[in-house]
Amino acid sequence: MVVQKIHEDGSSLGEEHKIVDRIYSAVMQQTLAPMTKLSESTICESFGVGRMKARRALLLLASQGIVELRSNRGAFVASPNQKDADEVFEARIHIEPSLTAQVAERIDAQGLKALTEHINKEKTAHLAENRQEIIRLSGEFHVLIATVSENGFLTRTLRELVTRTSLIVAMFGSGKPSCCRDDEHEKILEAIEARDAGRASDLAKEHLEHIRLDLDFTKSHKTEPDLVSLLRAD
Amino acid sequence: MVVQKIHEDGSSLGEEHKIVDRIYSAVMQQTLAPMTKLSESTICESFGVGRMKARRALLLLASQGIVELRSNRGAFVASPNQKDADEVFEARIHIEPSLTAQVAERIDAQGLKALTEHINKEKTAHLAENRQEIIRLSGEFHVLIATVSENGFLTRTLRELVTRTSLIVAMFGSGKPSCCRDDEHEKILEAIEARDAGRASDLAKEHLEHIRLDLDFTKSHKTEPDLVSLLRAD
DNA sequence: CAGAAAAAGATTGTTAACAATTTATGTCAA
DNA sequence: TTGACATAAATTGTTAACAATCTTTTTCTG
Repeated sequence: MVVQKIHEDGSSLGEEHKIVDRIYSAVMQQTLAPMTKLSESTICESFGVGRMKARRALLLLASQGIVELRSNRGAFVASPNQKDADEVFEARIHIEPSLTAQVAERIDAQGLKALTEHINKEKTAHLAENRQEIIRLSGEFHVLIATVSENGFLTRTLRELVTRTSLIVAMFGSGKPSCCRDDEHEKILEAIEARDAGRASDLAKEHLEHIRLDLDFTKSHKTEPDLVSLLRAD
Repeated sequence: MVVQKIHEDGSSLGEEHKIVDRIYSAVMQQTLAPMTKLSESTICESFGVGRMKARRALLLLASQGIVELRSNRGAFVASPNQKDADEVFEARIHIEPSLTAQVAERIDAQGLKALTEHINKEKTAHLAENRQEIIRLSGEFHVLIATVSENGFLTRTLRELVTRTSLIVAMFGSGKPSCCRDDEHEKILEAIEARDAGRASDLAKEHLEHIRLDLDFTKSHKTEPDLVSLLRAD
């Protein structure tokens, strides 16, 4: 009897997406700093894949602005400048308040449960003072809003924006943990629970502006390239 | 004497982007229909590149939802379904009215000139009854709004949304040319010229809703659905 | 003739070797 | 010691060959 490997969906790109997601997560929880070099051999060894798949993963990451490819030099974690930061926050302020309002209007019990559980996780992480987890969950809250809206395109867009925001905070964050005040997330959830679209929208916008105000573009860039061993597969 | 090829910027991906842009344009002016197969050899011959670059271009197109990759079967121009269409229009209605309002507030003389010239091109194409040009320019107007806002991220996002919209219209368009009424574009431009952000936003939203209403999801897909491949057990 | 099975052909996926370029190392002179 | 220069090593870019899978054609059987 021959056991045949089945692709549940006809689409290719199985392992590449795992690599991309892993690097996404690492950037989101700031274990991968801007400008860190991601050599092909590193990816190959870390994930146990051939060079081809490593290159495809890096190309995908580059197409999403998470990684920068330089000719004959390799791939580096992106290091956004102030203009990049302005664009990202401008885009988020165009999208997220409106999206949050829509979620407040249309969310169902299942979506509310998902958001509530997420907020609880954030609280737990805060109590445990688990910084990486706090940062990761804080970003993922915004992606979860899009997920709950059941719009695949916006979910993907927001994942990209949030990841880039993580890089921006790594570059220009003022250090104060105020950017992670989860009570703002909680208040947004309360507005959604109350089906108050206007308030949810306003709170979302204010929240983004608070994050934006915590940035400091005056001082020179933080550049401390870290090791990539954290990426190593389970 | 040796002439050395210089890369003006350090980023790789020179020719791949040309291929991607060409296919983008072809989809936008509906020269490339949904479900059309894009074999590697076709790309190689059409653009005079090696298989590697063809594959990279197809991967980039797939990461943007313009092309669908199927394992061992190749790349096909995407064929959005109704859910995809809903997501795209939902996203556009979240983004474009807000973006158009911002443009109305902040546009400068140079931006106004660009928009005005574009509208003139649209009028010329209409008088010449050049259908492909009409369709292409009609879509590009929306991208131009983002370009004028000088937000690279949103420009890229809108280019993707507009291209997908073109595929959606190819699949579900009711055939009537009302979707191409450029007078709506002209009215949006007038609102922008008048610095009337509220009206510009409303007109942009109405315009998108008009396009949306011209779709007909009841009849079967225009492009003959390949039932054989749909029934194939995976 | 219809349908299924088998063979041939074409296309995609992967690997490995090679070429081109960059980066690191070593040598030598001032 | 420092700096320039040459060499060696390492990394990326490309090509070609091979393997695996799918598609088409042919052949065979009922």
